[in-house]
Amino acid sequence: MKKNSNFIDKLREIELRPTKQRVKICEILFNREKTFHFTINDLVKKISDQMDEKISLATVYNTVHAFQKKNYLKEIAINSDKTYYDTNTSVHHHFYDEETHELIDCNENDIDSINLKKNISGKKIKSIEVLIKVATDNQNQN
Amino acid sequence: MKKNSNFIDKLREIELRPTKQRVKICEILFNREKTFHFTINDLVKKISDQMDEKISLATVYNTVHAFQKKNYLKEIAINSDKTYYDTNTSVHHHFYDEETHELIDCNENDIDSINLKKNISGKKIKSIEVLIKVATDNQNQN
DNA sequence: GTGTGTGCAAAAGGTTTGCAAGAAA
DNA sequence: TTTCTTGCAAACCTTTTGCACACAC
Repeated sequence: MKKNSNFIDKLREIELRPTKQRVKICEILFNREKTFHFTINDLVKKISDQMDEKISLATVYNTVHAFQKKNYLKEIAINSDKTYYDTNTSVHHHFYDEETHELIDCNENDIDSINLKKNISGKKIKSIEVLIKVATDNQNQN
Repeated sequence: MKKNSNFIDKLREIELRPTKQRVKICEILFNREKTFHFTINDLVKKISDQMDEKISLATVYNTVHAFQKKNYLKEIAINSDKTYYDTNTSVHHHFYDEETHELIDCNENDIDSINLKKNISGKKIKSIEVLIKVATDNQNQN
């Protein structure tokens, strides 16, 4: 469990002013054992659960985008109407439950590293993401 | 090059009434050599390029969703504000150019098959998708 | 004080919905 | 004639934007 002062230091480190709102959002995102997969809406709900005053929606978006730019959060590729973020910024892959819309980390030992033999000329690889969609065993695929 | 009558048959096969609009959309989507990666907006533009009368936006959405349900189109997982579709419904992977927002098929010989050692209990794997994000060689990653 | 960050409300952009009119079976 | 499909406009939802005020340094 990190203390708030750690988040203040961390925010200074990544050159973001440690405002009350940003520190609170850090607490919610990073004061946890497991990594956190979330949408903006999830985060807003957590904030209103844990806080008396609320944080403006625009500020939540601003903060998440700022954290993403500083590599403090990672956006995950899913075909969903909402954007999903992950507090784990390292290279790793995901299961996506199509029924519960839940994301689950794929243990790096459970998948062989992706071996790409040919790249597109003149382009540099920015990331390789694997998404494993799952659903209940006895369900039809659409 | 398929003829329209083929599309009429194909639509009947997948239990969709071969309406004028659906046949036209089939022509645009499937009368091509390479597979087609597109957003609804791309498709609407192609339609207005090739047609005098237009097809209502709601109908385009309806048709694309119907085709997707019948496994005649596939949705691709990307973190974009728009939904991307692919006329190639087989298992294959993609490059995504972050600058041009273009999708390119990854040749199946250019990537080793994904070997998943452990699945989530009680769940069935519906699909495994790999997305390789690329950008110009000398660009910063954000 | 200067430059950043926040909050609000409005707007934007993609997608969905309800319903009446039209076409296919 | 019954059922499915289309088209339109309104609604919806997520995300972005502009601007005044407040806060961090």
